[in-house]
Amino acid sequence: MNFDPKTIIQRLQDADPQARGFVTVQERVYRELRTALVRGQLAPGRPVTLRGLAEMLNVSPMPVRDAVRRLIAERALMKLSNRRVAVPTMSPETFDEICRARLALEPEAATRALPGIDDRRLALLIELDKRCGGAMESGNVEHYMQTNQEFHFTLYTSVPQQVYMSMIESLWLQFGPFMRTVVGRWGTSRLIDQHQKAIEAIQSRNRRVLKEAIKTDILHGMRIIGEQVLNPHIAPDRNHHE
Amino acid sequence: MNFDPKTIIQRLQDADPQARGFVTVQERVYRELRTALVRGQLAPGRPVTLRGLAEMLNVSPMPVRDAVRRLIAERALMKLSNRRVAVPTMSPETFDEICRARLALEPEAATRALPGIDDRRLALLIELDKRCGGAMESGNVEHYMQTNQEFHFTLYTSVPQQVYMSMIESLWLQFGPFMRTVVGRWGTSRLIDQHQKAIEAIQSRNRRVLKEAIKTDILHGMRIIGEQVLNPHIAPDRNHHE
DNA sequence: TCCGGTATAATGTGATCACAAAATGAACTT
DNA sequence: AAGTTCATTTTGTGATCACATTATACCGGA
Repeated sequence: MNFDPKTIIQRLQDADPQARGFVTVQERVYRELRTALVRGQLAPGRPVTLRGLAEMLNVSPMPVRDAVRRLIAERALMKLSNRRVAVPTMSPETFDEICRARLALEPEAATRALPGIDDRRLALLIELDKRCGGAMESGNVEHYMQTNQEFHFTLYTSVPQQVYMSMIESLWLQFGPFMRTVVGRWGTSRLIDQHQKAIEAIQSRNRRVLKEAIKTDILHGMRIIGEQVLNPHIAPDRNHHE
Repeated sequence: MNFDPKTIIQRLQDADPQARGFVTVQERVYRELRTALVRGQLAPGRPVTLRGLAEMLNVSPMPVRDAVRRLIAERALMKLSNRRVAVPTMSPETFDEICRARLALEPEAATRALPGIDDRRLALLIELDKRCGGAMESGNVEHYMQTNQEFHFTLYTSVPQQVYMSMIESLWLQFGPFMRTVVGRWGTSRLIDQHQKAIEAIQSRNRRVLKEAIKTDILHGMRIIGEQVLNPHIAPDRNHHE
């Protein structure tokens, strides 16, 4: 055992990676870009430059390069004709694909996670649903989107399933930039809280009902985004750089 | 102007992008690593170093770094505890996840592709099936695996669907390294050619039958790999580096 | 005013270097 | 002889530079 002061501190930091912030710079950059994308802070079609992002985030271009490449691999950013990188634009076909992929993966992921949901996790889900419902009532779209994501991801990760989660995260990243188009055109009245149904299914350990609840929840949520994204007279102007 | 011999060679290669086959070095490295992984030329658990790969492929560590990061994002390589990179090992849980994910995505991808299959594509599929059948009869596992992949990917890409394809490619990359464990323990007798059934379904434009054919084809194919991978007394020793 | 060509600037890619962390192996202690 | 400590080597990460390619701005001629 090494009792170097430095080593001890290192050990403490390793014990709680969150406390240190992030392990590497590129990881920090990756997460910052990621959240910026999900929150719609980067407009679709907008060109992205390594040096520009580096300056914006006060880091050297190198970690940005790594983070951007990773996001490209996850389809959260797209490479244009030659070399240039941009925030992806959405087409009706792609949106349809994402919806179908979510429907194919997430209900399955939910039922797979069912055995891993203990009382503590269930309480957390109920809490998140309550917050999500509050956001719906108050019409706070951004808050709704965030708590909705937390609800889904908390549910799916009740059991470790890395293969599913990496694909699902990629899908959420892909439609993330378009959630902000929903702001201001928000009909809460049409939204029926499917989370409640999901929670009841969890409590009664009913896989079939859980699957159905997640399925309809996805359909409802995506319809809100899809209506905005896919109507040409509403959608924001797309800068087709290719 | 730099007259390093290495730089000059690089310049000559850059002069004719077509001859080199790929636009960038990292793309070439990426594909080489990718095929090496799929063909099981890199043993699971084996540690992978940037400088080592760079020397092996006669390139600088830089493009290797990019390619490796991309493969990590696609779950074709894994990052160990601290920094180090390795070929992933397979656990029964992960294998189960991959199977289920394939079953969730690929039958759907097939039926989505159905309207895009014209006569030319159908002829190609029939040709690939014939080759695949030949490989089965002759017991050539590697050839079977390759033509089987070509058949599936040709089918799915009959219609452009990038979202699905990137996820499916990632899945194939993940179980690719374990296909070679099948060699030598190959019971062709149990394999019934589901491709034939799929082709008939395509000809009659029957989505339900096509879905079912792909589903059973996946189940059969994965069972062959799974039996080898998941039986501890048969599976190769795993170097759990973490 | 509009178009086409040229010069300038900006960008991604690849190479090389510096450095801290980790792995490896040798020497040493018990 | 087995475990521990220390020195050396190796590795990933980040920074900086060179360069070819692409984009942008400018300008002259119709």
